[in-house]
Amino acid sequence: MGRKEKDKKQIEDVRLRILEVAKNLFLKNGFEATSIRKIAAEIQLSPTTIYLYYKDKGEIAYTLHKEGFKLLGEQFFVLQHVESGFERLKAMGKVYLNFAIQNTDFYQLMFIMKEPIDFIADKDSCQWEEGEFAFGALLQTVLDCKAEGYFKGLNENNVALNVWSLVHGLCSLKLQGHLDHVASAHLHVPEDRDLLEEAFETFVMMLDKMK
Amino acid sequence: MGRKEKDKKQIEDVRLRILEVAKNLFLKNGFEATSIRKIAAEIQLSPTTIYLYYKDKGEIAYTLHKEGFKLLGEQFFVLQHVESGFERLKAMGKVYLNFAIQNTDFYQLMFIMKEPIDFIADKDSCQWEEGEFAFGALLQTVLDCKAEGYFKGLNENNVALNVWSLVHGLCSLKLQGHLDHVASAHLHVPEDRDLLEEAFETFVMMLDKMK
DNA sequence: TTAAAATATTAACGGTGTTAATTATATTTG
DNA sequence: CAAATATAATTAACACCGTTAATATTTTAA
Repeated sequence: MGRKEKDKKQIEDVRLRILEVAKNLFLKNGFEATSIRKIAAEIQLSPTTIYLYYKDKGEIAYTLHKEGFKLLGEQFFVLQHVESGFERLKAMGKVYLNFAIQNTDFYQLMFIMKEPIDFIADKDSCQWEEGEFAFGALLQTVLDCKAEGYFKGLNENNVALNVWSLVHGLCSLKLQGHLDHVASAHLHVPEDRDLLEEAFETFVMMLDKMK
Repeated sequence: MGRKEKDKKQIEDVRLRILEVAKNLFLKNGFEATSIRKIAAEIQLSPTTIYLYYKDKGEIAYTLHKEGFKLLGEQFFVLQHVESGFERLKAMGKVYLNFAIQNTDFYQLMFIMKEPIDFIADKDSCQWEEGEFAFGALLQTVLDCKAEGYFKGLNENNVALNVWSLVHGLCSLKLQGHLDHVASAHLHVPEDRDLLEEAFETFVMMLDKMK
């Protein structure tokens, strides 16, 4: 009995080990360059064994995807203690930018790669708390801003979507190299991420006038 | 002599035919699903022959990438006749959204996929007019808005970057499925692209107050 | 101890981008 | 015109990829 449970645990450990190795390889080499075969080799397992633990590569990606959302969610969570809605909104933007820059591969997986709809569709029990939380927190913050007199006459959903789109747009353009590209031609490009922060601060200045 | 030139032209035609087939396959099945082999099969050519005309798959992608920018650039070009800077800015945003929705694969190639830096780096003669033009037009429009009294005290580069980031963020989130995903949970999702246009109109309302 | 279930492996399918070596086809030169 | 050369296209091959089916091994239950 005791031994049985111990083995069960070791079996579950394999599942986690696969994910861990997948994550490391992925964070080191990117998602495209991380193959089932390489994961298996690293863990000294046959490639096909992976399929006993994960349906396919997409499921591994999706599991990591969820992990990323949990990570970002935690960073958002601590901001709930910021009383002022507007201050919180600013902080959320900066946290988001920071997260994207410092976890480029996670960000890629979470927001840039196409959603693996197969798994998203399997949200029977409304699984997917992590992602929802992040946007929910943003929405609530926008509502708090409205209570503080901001965004009068504007729909809160649209405002939240605007904020998200703007920071995501900045991150996405930066991470995919488009910013360095166009920017280097027209804008004199400052320190890597300062460009993003500076742009966001301009946005904040605009929001600030929306009182 | 005459025949020689004719043959040269036929050779050049192969080059164009490859690109045409690549584009069709790509627009039909997406970039990932479009392989050198499939292109070659469609054109009744050996796969390796492709490599006599294009260095690798990336070069084909880059050529199409440029074509997409030319397409978008043309749509921007006609807007130069809109006198009011602010009206032009609004129009540019809508054109951009429209372009992304109606040419999803081109948009993917142009703005979502990673830049093929190998080719970008080869812009010795500052090749890359197409892309530069688009951002240049935006920047000029922002400057015109400033002349009309908008965006006082804000850096024009940052404002332009903000506008671009916002519309790109909307398109990117939409095309990659993230919007349907989160939106369907929090926002009651309207007609596909109306969600984007509605969000953009909210942004415009915000900009409008920036006078 | 033996039957059944869980775990892991090998072999294989059909695909990918790309390179090297080889053949066929034009073009130029002797 | 014929031979030599350059160009164009091909076949064969390499080293990968995700994934499935059939098989072997190990662990659990009766």
